[in-house]
Amino acid sequence: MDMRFDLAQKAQDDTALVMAGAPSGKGCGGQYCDRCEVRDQAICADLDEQQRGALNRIGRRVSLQAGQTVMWEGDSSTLVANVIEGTLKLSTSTGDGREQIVGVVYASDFIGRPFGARTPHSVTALTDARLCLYPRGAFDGFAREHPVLEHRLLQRTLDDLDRTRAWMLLLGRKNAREKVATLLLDMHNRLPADRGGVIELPLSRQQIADVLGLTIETVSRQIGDLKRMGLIALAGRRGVRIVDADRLEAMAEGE
Amino acid sequence: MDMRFDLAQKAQDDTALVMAGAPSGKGCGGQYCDRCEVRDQAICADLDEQQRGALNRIGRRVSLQAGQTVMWEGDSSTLVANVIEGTLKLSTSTGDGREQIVGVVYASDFIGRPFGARTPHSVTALTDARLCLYPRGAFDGFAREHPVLEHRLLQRTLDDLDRTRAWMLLLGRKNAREKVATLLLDMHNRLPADRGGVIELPLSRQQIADVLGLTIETVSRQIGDLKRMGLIALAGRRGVRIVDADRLEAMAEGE
DNA sequence: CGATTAGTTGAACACCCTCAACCCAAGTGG
DNA sequence: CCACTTGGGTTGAGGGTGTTCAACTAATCG
Repeated sequence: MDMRFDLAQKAQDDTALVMAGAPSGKGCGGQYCDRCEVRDQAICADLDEQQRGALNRIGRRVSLQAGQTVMWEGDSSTLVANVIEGTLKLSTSTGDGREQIVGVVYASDFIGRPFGARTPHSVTALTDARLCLYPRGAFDGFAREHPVLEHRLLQRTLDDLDRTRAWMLLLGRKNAREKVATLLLDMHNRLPADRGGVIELPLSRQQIADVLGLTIETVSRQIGDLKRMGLIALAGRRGVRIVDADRLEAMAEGE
Repeated sequence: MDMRFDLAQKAQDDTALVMAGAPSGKGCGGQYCDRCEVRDQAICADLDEQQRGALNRIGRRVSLQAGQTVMWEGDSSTLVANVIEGTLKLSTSTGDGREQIVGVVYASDFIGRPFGARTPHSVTALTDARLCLYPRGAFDGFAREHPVLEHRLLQRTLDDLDRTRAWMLLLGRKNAREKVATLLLDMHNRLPADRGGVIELPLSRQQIADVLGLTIETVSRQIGDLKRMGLIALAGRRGVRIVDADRLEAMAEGE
């Protein structure tokens, strides 16, 4: 079997989403939100105490293991969620199995398709992750009653759209060298580095290829070239340190 | 000079946007909206009489000629608009002039970047067009005060995001044949056909190439092939008739 | 330690790009 | 009316970038 599909093993059923700690909701008045790591960045940030309690009551926390898929492309949209911790990919495929990763989401991002019938892409955990999960109907209702939440969601969606369109330029018009350089810089900006300046990529080589519209071999060669040119240094399979950011930026723009 | 840039001649200044008919706004209480062709599809559809009047007061109607650019990538975002009539392209470019069309908008679509500092892509009229134009500050304020409008805008933005992500699969993973077939089917679904079943493409060959991440020659060859295979028929430069939709669909999916 | 999975490297090929010539339709002006 | 131009589109030949297929190496894990 093609290893590309390994990460996409179908979760047996919904109960495979493990509850983290005690069940939330049920009159606990936002106790999870109070100590939530992302409450000031996520879409719930502008809610007041009471509203957050109400939202909390319709949601629940779940833990995901790396590789687990939360939503499937084309399925009816029944869930939405905030990402509390971890990194996930959004992906679509052609009928014959070619995959394209259409987004990578991090802590405090929002996933799922509110106000729509179908989930347009699959959502799969790249690392272990924790979500704050809401059933669609309840979330949609809550959102419609709370314009501050909808406004935040709108802002986030507009930002997503901008970023997605910028990525189209990469997919349509950049060559392999430029694509890889752009991705490394993008990850560098989004992920925390250790004190040595090394970032841990949340993506395998195959997944990098699926983000960039390339093959794994091309990605491997380009990364090797960048290393040989002294623009980056590698630390194990997933570790990367940007050595010469300026020259890497130049690569990314094709100069 | 490279002909690719012809369509992007910079409008001399803002006053180049010609007012259509008498000036709107100024206490006319939504008279333009009353006879607006897109009022039931655009984001203002759910506003009541009075709200529409208020919105009308902050906007104005402008006419565009094919080729005119309304907004420039990277400029500070000062305008948003509804498209009343016509087709426009959204595009970004690399530093060295490679262009990618990141969206094509039609009547009743919304353009511009509300709630954000910069316009992430240029907007250029492909055909003559009419817009209902709002200054950013006033529009943002109105939207925040009218959740029904924001909700419509959110729905539209979510749809745009879905469509954009679907296009990423095309850009990253489809070959030239599949790309061209997909575009023709997409246009077929979005544009009105005459009684002979012929649709008038709003895009030149170069623009098709810029949507698909190809070169003009490749587009021309692929269209020629599809014609020779009897899947489509051509009528002049811009006219296309889908002869065998099923086989074209199969082409589009790579079967 | 072998077994397994992820990543690298090489050689040959294919697809699409590049560059160039050419065609065609629609002006324009003598 | 015809020669000439101009812009968009087509066609051809050749080459390069990235893919494909295969073998190999490096990490990880029992």
